[in-house]
Amino acid sequence: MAGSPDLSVLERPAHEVAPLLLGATLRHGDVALRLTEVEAYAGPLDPGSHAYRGRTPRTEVMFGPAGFLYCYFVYGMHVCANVVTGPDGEAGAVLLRAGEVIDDDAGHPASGPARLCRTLGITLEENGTDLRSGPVTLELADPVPASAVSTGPRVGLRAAADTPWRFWLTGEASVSTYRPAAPRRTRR
DNA sequence: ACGCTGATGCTCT
DNA sequence: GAGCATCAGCGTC
Repeated sequence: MAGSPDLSVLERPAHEVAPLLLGATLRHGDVALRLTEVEAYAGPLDPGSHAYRGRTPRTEVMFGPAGFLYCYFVYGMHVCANVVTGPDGEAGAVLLRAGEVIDDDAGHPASGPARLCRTLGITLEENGTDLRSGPVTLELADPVPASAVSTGPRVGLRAAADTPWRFWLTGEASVSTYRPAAPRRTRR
């Protein structure tokens, strides 16, 4: 039966896939969480995307087929994870920004993409792995009504700050408050 | 309550 | 060598 879940819906553009991931379940080992906040990143035409500068060793996974995990290192100490979207050969990904741990009485929040990865134990070793077979798996949920989804600009970008490709479940405690791009540290 | 800053290392130029 | 899809801690109001 559900040996290999159908993730073909991920083959659509990232900004269409993103809201469909809200409410989905992401598992790694014994930890599972329900996604509450995501952001869409497109290909070389999106100035906010890692793929903006074209295909590089790091972004290789983003250009591959949908349904794989794209992990990257940022700010020296953090890992963030994306779900690759779009057809093979076109870059696209949805950044997983926040979730709520399930099978946990406290409903422990995992707020922020780096904290989400730390909660699930996702590292660079999981980069490029298949979300159908694991070790990290994605189980889609029934689409949530559009009225339950809020949108806004993506967090922490210096470019394309006007593109409202951040999606979250309205009122979720695990969703972080919006933070514009960090002003570049004044050099001296 | 909110805003600014440093820490830390991988990635691309 | 510069920049970064971040976070936590400290300062100020």
